[in-house]
Amino acid sequence: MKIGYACLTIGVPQTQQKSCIQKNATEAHLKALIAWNLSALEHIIEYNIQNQIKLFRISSDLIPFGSSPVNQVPWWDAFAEDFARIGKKIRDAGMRVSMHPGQYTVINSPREDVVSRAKEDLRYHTTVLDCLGVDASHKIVLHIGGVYGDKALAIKRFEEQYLALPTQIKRRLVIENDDKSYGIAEVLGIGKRLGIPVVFDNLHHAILTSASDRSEAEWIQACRETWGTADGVQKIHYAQQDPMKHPGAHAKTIRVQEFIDFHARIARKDLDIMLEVKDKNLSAVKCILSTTGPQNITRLEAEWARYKYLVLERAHAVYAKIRKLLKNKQEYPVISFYHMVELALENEIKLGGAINAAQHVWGYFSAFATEKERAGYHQRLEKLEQGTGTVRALKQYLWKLAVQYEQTYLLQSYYFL
DNA sequence: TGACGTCAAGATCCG
DNA sequence: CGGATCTTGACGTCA
Repeated sequence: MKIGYACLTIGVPQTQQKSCIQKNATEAHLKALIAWNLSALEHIIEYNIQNQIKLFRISSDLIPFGSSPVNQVPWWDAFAEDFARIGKKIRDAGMRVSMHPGQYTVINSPREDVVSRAKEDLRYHTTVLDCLGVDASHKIVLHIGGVYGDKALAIKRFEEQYLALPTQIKRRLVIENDDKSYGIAEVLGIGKRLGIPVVFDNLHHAILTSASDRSEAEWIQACRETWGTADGVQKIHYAQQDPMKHPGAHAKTIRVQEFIDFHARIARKDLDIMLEVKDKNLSAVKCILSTTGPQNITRLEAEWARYKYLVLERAHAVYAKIRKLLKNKQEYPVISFYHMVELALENEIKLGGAINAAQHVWGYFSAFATEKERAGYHQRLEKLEQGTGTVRALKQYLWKLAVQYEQTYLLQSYYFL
């Protein structure tokens, strides 16, 4: 089972994607952006390898205006070496990558211009994966599209447009249920008729439940039959609801116990799970460590190193509890650990906690900081205490020092995010 | 015509 | 002038 995340990372240096608006999309600028984004992708892939993350969705923004006539750069040719090098790293690591054109790529529209742009977009996504030299198990995920007042007709248009696509595209295409129009029963029907693998999305399904009493596990089992040998193992999307937001909004982080329960309900373990969640790679690491059986506790200690000041500033009691939890080096209390971190992060930052955490972080510099830096730190700390400064300003100052003095322990801390 | 979702670019404000 | 914060862009569908 591979567990992964979508498009971008949190807290990993040199992985930021860049873009531009249409009026600034000159050839030179586009080339520079593409070079930058490929380099960012390579850093993401390397991060994934280091963290044993073997599933990743590549951002559609990799090539700005990749499917638009605005971009005339022959990027597949000009950057062939970069693609090949990155692709080799992906293959050598046994990583599975995918892409997801999103809600604005619609091949069943009655509007011809919309459809032709959608086809261009699919072609673009296909070219990216082809350039990487990855096989047909590296997929492009698509929704069915709109309804236009006549669902049967809209489905018929989807099927016709799909069949007319080049084989090169079809071999990578998979379809997913959405939360507005096409439930899993309908998508599965289309997938079976046309031989398209179906991705089950649990949160979309929870919002748009079909007229059926089948359980999640049963739907997943049913979707499984649509995945052939060349398609690789079945893939699903997993998301949790943000309790504070409208239905369908992705949670900030994957709540570990809820995920474990879901994981236990799935009959088969030979499937891949793409997480859709705000904290991206953080939840991917969490879910991987939580489901791969006992490991050396150093993995948890490394996680704790990243989370600890974040926990400290929000909940000192939880901080103390986690320290105690990780004392016994023979055990691997992964679920308790993440559960406690989640509890802590539900709290607001209070003044005392913010000051306490900042003082801990300052401890990395206090021995050798210059007088000026000392004054800078104390000034921001006092302003925070008096209510005229912000936690953000104080943290930012500490971050600057961490970068300047190359404090790697701090540089990888989630405290600064 | 605006909401929807997503992210960074671009624009503007502030000290 | 730099950094913080607000607005726009790019896409298609639907009310």
